[in-house]
Amino acid sequence: MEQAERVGDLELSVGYVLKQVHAALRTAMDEALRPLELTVPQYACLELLGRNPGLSNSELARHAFVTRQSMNLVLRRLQERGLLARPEQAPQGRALPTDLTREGRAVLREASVVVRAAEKQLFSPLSPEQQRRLREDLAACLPAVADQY
Amino acid sequence: MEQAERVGDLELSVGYVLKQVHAALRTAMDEALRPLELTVPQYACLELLGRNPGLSNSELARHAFVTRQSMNLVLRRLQERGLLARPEQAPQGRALPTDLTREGRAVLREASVVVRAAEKQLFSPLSPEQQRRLREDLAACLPAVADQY
DNA sequence: TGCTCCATGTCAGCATTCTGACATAGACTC
DNA sequence: GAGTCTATGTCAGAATGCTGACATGGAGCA
Repeated sequence: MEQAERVGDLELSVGYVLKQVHAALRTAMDEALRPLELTVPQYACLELLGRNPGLSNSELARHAFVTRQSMNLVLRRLQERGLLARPEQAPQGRALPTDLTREGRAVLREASVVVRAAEKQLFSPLSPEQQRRLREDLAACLPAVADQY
Repeated sequence: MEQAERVGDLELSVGYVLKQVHAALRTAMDEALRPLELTVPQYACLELLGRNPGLSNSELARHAFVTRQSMNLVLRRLQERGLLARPEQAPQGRALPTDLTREGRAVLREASVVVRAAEKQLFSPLSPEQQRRLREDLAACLPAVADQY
């Protein structure tokens, strides 16, 4: 059984384990958000806007680690659902400042709760100190972010 | 600048940073594999088969952390490219044991080199000890895997 | 003023990913 | 033998992700 489920020494690779944990987190979030009919990318978008009203499509994409093309479609769907609003004309330049609607904020409140619970559970085997260290180690791999601390 | 690029206290969330590092790793792998006209999922598949010949579609999916439906399409594409082969009939039950072709093994050899380099670079800010610890902390969040160590 | 550059938004096409669904092989039980 | 259960492979549809491409606003420079 264990032999059949092992994939050689891949488990010794940080990248492989990272992918595995990420997939687990993603799955947990998917399941938590499903009752709200929200996908993870949609939730991420709402969360970012909840914290930073007025972000543009491109800014949202950068903070969600996807391309602006991908984010454009996510925004469109959310806008159709009335969870966020964008002006038809850019107030300056080309950027369209995006804001949550009242309904969007309400949905975000619920989503945040379940997502935090899912995240908390996934990392629960680690002590608060271990979690902090894990976060720091991960952040250290990101030069741009590391410079901000 | 720093203010405009911050997204509140999201950077304090392990989940957020995990997603960020994962995205960075994914991007680095994408770029490394592009000259070989391989996508990350395709590479993952080749790597798994290189280490464990004869895995079925479902087994590959499990080890790649995707659904068997997703893996089916990846396998189909790779098979069309002649990089792997599957019997038309299942020798027993329904599982189709999959194997790399000679060309598949050749492509995998090249791919492995560039992927390892990309991975090594991403985690290079961490010492070997830190990398080991990072891997262990991440693995600890996966109950099933943790039990195997 | 015209040109260049950068950033933005959007469209298009392909790959991947998921869920839902269906069919089938084989083991097990009555 | 029939029914149940589990695992497998595959199809279908929607969402997301990427790259490539195009159009546009605005800043900067000669």
